[in-house]
Amino acid sequence: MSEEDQRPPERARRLPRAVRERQILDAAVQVFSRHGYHAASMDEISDVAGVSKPMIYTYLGSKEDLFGACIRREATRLLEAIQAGVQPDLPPDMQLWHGLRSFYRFVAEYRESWTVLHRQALTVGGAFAAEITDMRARAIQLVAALVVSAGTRKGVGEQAEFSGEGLAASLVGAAESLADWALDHPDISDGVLASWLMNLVWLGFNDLIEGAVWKPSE
Amino acid sequence: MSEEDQRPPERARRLPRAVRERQILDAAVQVFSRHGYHAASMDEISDVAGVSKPMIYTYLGSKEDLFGACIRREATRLLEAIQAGVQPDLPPDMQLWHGLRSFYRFVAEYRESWTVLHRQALTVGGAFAAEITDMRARAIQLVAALVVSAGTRKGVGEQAEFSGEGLAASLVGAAESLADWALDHPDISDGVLASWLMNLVWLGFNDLIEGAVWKPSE
Amino acid sequence: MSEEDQRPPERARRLPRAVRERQILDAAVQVFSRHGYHAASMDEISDVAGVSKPMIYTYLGSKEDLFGACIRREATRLLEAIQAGVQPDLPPDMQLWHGLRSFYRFVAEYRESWTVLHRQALTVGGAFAAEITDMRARAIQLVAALVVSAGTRKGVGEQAEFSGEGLAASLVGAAESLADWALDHPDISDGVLASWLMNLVWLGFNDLIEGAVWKPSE
Amino acid sequence: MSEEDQRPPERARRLPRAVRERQILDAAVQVFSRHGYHAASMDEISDVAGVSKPMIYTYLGSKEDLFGACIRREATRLLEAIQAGVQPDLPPDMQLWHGLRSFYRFVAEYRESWTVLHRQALTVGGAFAAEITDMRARAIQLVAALVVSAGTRKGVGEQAEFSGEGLAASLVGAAESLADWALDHPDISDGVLASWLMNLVWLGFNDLIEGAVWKPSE
DNA sequence: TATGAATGAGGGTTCATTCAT
DNA sequence: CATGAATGAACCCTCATTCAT
Repeated sequence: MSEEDQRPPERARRLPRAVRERQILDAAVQVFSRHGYHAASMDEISDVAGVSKPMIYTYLGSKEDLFGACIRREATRLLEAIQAGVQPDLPPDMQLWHGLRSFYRFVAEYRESWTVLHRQALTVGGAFAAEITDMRARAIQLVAALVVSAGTRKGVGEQAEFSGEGLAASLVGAAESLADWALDHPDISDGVLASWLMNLVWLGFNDLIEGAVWKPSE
Repeated sequence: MSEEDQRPPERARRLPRAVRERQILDAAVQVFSRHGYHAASMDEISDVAGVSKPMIYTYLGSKEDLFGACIRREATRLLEAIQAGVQPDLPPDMQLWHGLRSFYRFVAEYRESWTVLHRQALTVGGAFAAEITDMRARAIQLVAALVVSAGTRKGVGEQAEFSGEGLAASLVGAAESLADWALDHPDISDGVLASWLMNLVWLGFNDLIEGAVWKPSE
Repeated sequence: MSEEDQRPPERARRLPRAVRERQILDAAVQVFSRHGYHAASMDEISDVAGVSKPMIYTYLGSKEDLFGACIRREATRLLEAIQAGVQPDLPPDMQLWHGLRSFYRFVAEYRESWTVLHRQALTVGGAFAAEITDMRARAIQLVAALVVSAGTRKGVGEQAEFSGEGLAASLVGAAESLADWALDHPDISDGVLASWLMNLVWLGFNDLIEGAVWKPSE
Repeated sequence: MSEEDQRPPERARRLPRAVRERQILDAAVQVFSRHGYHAASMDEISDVAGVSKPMIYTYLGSKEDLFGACIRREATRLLEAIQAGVQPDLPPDMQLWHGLRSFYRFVAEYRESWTVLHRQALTVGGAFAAEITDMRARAIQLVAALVVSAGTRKGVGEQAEFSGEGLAASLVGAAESLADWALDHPDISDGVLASWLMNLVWLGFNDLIEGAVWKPSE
């Protein structure tokens, strides 16, 4: 309103396209994570982004396109965050632990990204579910390949007592579920969360009952 | 559908309220599981139920009420199915295994119930998420109380390396994730699924790598 | 507004479907004829029909469907009106004259029907243009088949100086164009309009210049 | 496009205003003829013209202004083309025939011009319809004045059997309709088309049935 | 001069919900 | 009891038009 604002912060005008796209994606992730795909409205996204609706359509396409762009950006961020935390020259358990720490750090820092990816992406159906499933598969392979491959030792392979694919799905589910739980307990650090999970999947209840405890070796 | 209809079943009239409600809930679960809460339409539900829309509103209330009724009925079914499978006089690992078997049997038999509970219930937000979370908590306590309590031995309690609540969340997540995976692999029996999960959470990767394998003892 | 209206005429409620469909089609023809397909809005149509928009979609489908229904209804009306006027046991020229009279009577009485059919139907493109073209073809065959077939006498067939199809297209165009002109001259009776056209297409300029004049022989 | 561009033709800059206006009008005629007034978008026009949208508004004004400019330019072209073909020192029928040939030659060569004028101009409503009607009137007077005036011989004037204005409207309609038909039959030459029409409007069905045929005398 | 960036306004369509019969 | 008929409200999307560079 006032004519003497040095820089009009109300709504910065005439920004380059890349900046606007980022603004829009940020807003979209926020709104999608709050309401889910169907309940989210383009109006709210445009409001949050500080941009008119036509800009969204011009830059990012339809609602579905926009959602896809969100999913892809956040998935890439997550994978990169995990990859950045893994150190290939450590023993398997420590690699797994570091990967998990990175994962929980990401979830804590980017709650909305995680919510969109984990909870909302599957509700759209069709192409997105497949995309997300793919990324889950890549995530598990990235983090747990070493463990699973170590587990399939000595020609045991797939059998009634053991299945790499099944264990992988279970491990990922456990990690995700703990991440959701951690969203309601922000005081638990990522290192502790990762340790808990290690005690479950590395030692197992049997060892825990016996009094054994897993700790990071370093 | 009923076995003794004498009169033309075009649209049975004057049915007792309880029967009508069951028809409607069955249809709602089916439709909600297919499309999710938001994408499901009351029109489709009334079509599938073979009942006019005003009846749904008269008997079950608003769309949200209807969804809540579905969730509660299916959750009760699930919990009862699991409870029916547990045998309290077995050792802890066998109790866990039997509980898991019951769970996977239920998921295989009532896919739609499981889908509604696991995937669709969380996308509505607000009251339902809490309700579902509650039921998850009760489920984990039901199945894993023995294990967790056994794990919290010797006054260790909650600490960095160990947390009953956190482990419980992880275990439930693992079981659920494997259930989802099993939906795409209907040839895997519930006993095998339960065994896989036992090998993960009872023995842990460390023992698996060492060559140990968990098997049902009975 | 007043509470004592014997019959509420503001918006009759709870009418049977067939009645509503007619109301809607009437309104749609009126609005489409005024603004054309693209400039017409479903809002205005629903206002004119005294019906909410969802009713239109429930009963007649999309805007394009609605337009199609208008076109088909009006075209049927027009064809029936013309057919009703033709008397097969008259000589060819009198048959043509009677058909033309019916045509001009219809156009005068149902201006909007004619406008929709003639001017607006071609602007939608695709399927409708073909449909309209078909109806034009049937109309010309209905009215002028006798004349054209009489014209293609003595094995002349299609050649440089003469073509049944081309003449038909020209005749229809002449009749249509005169109909448009007549819309702005409502004082000219259908009999006169038909006579003018007969003098053009039956006698031709050459005879007219020579002083010949065509008159209905009755 | 221009034959002597030295510099890269990506998007020629600093062109004189007249050239730009021609580019824009060419594009507009093309797009309007394809989609009609309402369905045509300024975006597509600017794309086809290779010019940014603000230029269009600067040079030609609003969409309606632009359409008006198209209509006027193309109508002028058409009238000039017909005028160029008429030779005032021939007998009336030959004058008419030559005028028609010019008309059909123009339609064949400038399909888009013809489409815009004939089909799309009337759908906008209001001022344009009047403008187009005016031009039609001038066209008919230009081509058929001789005939009509010859027809209104011997003080007969306007009467039930005969009307200069009505015949003119009919003749123009016949010529236009045949032009539309010819768009789908490009193998028919303009001379043949003109002859067909002459056989209809000069001789009439009566003479045709009698075996008479009109041929260009020259 | 020429344009990328930006939007107000409106259109088609659907859906949860409720009367009136 | 049971339902066909009806709608307010909202949502996704597009387009003519203009500003600021």
